[in-house]
Amino acid sequence: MGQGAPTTTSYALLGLLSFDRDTVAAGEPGLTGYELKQRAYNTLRFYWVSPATSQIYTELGRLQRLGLVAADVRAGRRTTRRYRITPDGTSALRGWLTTAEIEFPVLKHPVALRLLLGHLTGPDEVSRMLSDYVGQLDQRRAELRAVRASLGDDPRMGYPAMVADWGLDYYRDELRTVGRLLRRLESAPE
Amino acid sequence: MGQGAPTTTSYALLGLLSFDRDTVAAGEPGLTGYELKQRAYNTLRFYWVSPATSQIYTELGRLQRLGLVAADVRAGRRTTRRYRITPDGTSALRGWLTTAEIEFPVLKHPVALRLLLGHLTGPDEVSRMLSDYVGQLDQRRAELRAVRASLGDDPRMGYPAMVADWGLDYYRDELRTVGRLLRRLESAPE
DNA sequence: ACAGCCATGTAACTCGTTACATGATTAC
DNA sequence: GTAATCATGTAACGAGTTACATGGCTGT
Repeated sequence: MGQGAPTTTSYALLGLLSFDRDTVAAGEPGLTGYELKQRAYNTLRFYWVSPATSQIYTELGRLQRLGLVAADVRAGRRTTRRYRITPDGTSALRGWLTTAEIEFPVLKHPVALRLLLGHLTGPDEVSRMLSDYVGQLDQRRAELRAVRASLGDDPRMGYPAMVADWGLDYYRDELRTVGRLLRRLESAPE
Repeated sequence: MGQGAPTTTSYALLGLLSFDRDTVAAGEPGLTGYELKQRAYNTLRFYWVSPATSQIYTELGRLQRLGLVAADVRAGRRTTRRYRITPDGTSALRGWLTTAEIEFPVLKHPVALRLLLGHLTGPDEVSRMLSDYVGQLDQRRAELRAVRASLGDDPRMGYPAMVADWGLDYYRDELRTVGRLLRRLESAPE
């Protein structure tokens, strides 16, 4: 990895850097890999992926080689690098957004997979599993609520807020659907 | 691949073979790799993955080496193999279902990712993209409806039917949410 | 002094994909 | 006869992960 063309994840990370275009232009420094990792954790995690730390650094290296990001290197006892998107990076990102094909979302849902195989475990085990899932969903939703709250109504964060609200709707609907499934399992003449 | 321990996808495929336990015990042959691929396309695709054909054969080879499936080899001009789950395979699958940790679902949502970066393209482009997505969602839903209909109310297919209904609810809710987002974009004082 | 966070990177490995290669059988 | 579908497999590659390695800075 790190060779060749950017992937969707590369563009996703580049996109996270694009939110600092203005503040960086006004003289503020960019983000360290560490900080970018945290931003990815707070946003991308809910509807894309949360790349491993090591991958963040690899991707930043690739984007830099391609001229899509630039780094402020601060040599000290320990060298730290702050990355910002370049004008080339912004155009590349815009080009990708407008021309690349948009794939249909992919869901990897271990809970649904286990429900499919319910005939091997029986309704009690399945109910237990779904109840566990409800607990996890509640927690996830609380995490996303906190993220959403941190965005406030800052108009510059309008799109991120929409995405967060989308996610919150999704978790609410999923909880509702799982609740229906649990009731259906109870009343099933198994 | 094909070495070492089964992955979640291995168990998913093994699980698909588990639906034929009874008919196979009654003397019917198992499934070819080709047929298993189709079954995966009709079920797993909607909430797990649709493995490449080449991977199906690789996984079957691994499961066989592990003794979790057995093959009826029919040598002819062309050798064909029909696979069925073994008793060991059934216990391994049950063991996995009851003891392996259940991960939280992962969503890879390119549409949400693009919405996040709407500040780079503007509300018109974002609306166009979301409308495209609505069309794709409609189509996907129609495909899953057909799968659901093919399950009928056969009690042996009760769990697969629940999973399909779950998916249909998800598509319905997603369409609703995207509709709301489209209206929000229209009325936004961007 | 010690914990916890900030910060960076390499190496080995796994999962899964695409590309390639082959050929039989069935329906028109 | 020819197109579509049935059927099987290998090789090369890519994207991302975990494990490993290192060390500074900050608060208690």
